[in-house]
Amino acid sequence: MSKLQPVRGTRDLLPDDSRRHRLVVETARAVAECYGYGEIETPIFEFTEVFKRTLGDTSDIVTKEMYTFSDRSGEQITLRPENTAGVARAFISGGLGQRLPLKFFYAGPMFRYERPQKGRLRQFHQVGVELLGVAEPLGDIEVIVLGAHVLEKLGVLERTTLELNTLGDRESREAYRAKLVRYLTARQSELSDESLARLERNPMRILDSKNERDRAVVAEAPSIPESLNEASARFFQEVCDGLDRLGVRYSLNPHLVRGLDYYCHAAFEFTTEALGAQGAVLAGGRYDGLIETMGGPPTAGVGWAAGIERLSMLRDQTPPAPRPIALVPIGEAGEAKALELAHKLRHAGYAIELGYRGNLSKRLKQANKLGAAAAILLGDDELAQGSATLRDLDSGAQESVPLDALADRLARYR
RNA sequence: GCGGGCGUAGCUCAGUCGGUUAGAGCACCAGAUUGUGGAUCUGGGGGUCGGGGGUUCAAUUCCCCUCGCUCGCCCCA
Repeated sequence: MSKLQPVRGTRDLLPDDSRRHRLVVETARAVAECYGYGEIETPIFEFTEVFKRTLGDTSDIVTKEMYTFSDRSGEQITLRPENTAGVARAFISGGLGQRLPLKFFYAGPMFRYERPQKGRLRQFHQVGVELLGVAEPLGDIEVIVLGAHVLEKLGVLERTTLELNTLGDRESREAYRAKLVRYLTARQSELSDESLARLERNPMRILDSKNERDRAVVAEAPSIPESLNEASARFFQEVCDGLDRLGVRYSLNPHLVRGLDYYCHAAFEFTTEALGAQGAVLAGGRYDGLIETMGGPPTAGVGWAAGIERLSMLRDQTPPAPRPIALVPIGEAGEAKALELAHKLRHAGYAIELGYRGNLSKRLKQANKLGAAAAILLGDDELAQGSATLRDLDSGAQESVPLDALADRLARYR
């Protein structure tokens, strides 16, 4: 690496990219607020333990994807690979259990040491929501509907499919898991090497393997829905009914799973064909066991996270840059006056571009490139009458405006 | 972490079956136009041909390594 380049899997967000990102974040935040979710910002790094405990020692994220280091006092620190653990930690350390239910929205960078690909970076960004303290199906419904609402506002809902499944409660889940392991063990000679490894540490994940051989085995495997106990089946039915009533379309996918142990009941994923291998755009589920696992009081939780880069890629237009007003001095006197005038107009809330250098022709040319909506010409002629020439750069129309009336006259360019 | 494809100007890409000063379009800068932008014309700047090593009289071109991008696996947002 001789040329100075960004670290693999990281990107600079130039203003155009930044606006695309911001639109995603602002849209999600605004929708979340309609449901009463307030923004939470947890630190970008936590003690490594926080993620080890929540994600489980066997997950890929923990075993090979974390950015972990020891700081100067020897603490083991990890750059957050996801935000749910941080929120749960904040819940516990802040003693927030008194005020349930709690509804949080978050946005920010996450870090995973993965092989970069389209829609997969080492520093990437997510928005997400967490609903704590609601054990009812209404919680699952609200969170899924909120996700669909965000996608709809972004204009990408019709480019995604909502895949839905349930893992059942703990009892159903454990029973199913045991049944599945028994079945797969009996047919392990037919499984891929990867799935063989998963059979040990994370058997449920074999259900969503892309490998053809695995799929053949999985097709005949016992399915989750038929292994649910009565309470779990009823719970899931209520979630489905709620979505039906609100017209949220979904397709049941009994092979959709979450790898982590604390997940239960609803598991869902909005996926798209448009992004190649990285099809999941917004995904989540219920994690009633999580906070307890971390040493907090038993607390229900449901939530999702969405990839900002992926959402941004699904949208095709870039939000336009704001159009400034160019202030164009002509001659020395104009130059001196322009500095003050720019100051005044900016304080009045206008985006003013001072051209810094060049003659009139140059500066207009530059104003044009910046997409300026109008230009204020300030030369000896204008100064003599205490006015400025206001030129509309779209129509070319010009008018003389007294300097003290300028701020008002510019209102239509705001 | 594994496998495939690709790295030539800021961008999109030609080109070299190994051979003198590596090209185009767009973008950029300047001039035509010292109080009027977008168009046009003229001129100009810009490349360690991703980096390192090897083969050769000679490498941007062939070989190896490496870095990066990309597609798939894996993982997931």
